[in-house]
Amino acid sequence: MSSSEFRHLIYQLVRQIPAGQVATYGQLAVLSGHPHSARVVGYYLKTNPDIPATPCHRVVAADGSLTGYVAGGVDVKKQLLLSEGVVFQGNKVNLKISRWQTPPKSSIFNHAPEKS
DNA sequence: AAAATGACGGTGT
DNA sequence: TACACCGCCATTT
Repeated sequence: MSSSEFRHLIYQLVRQIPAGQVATYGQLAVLSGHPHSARVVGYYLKTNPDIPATPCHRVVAADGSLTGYVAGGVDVKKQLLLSEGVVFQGNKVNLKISRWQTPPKSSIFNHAPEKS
C-alpha cells in the first residue's frame, strides 16, 4: 500500500468516528494496518486538507489527553468534544466511556469475554 | 543521500 | 499521577 493510500485510509477512518466518541492515534494506526505508525497518523491529521469533512478533533492521545488542533488549538478541540457529549475527567477524555468501539466484524455472534 | 522532526505510545522512575 | 527516555516511521530539511 502506498503512502498516499495509507493517508487516505486514515481520513476515511476518521470520518467514521461517531459524534460523542473519540479514537486514539494508535487505534487508527492499528485499524489501518500500520500498528507502529501512530506518529504518522498524527502528522496526517496535522496536515488535514479538509477539517469540516474529517472530524480530526475526535482523535486524542492514548491516555485521553488532547494534543494539537490546527483550527484553534486544544482549547477549541475540547469545546468541540464537550459539545458532542464526550466525557472528560479534568483535562483528559474518559476513554473508558467515550472511546469509539470499532464494530468487531466476526464477533457479532461472539460473547466477548470481559476477563477470565 | 543523510539527518532532523513530530497532533504517538509504552516503559521506567 | 507526572515526567523523562526511547523506539517507531512518513515527511521535511
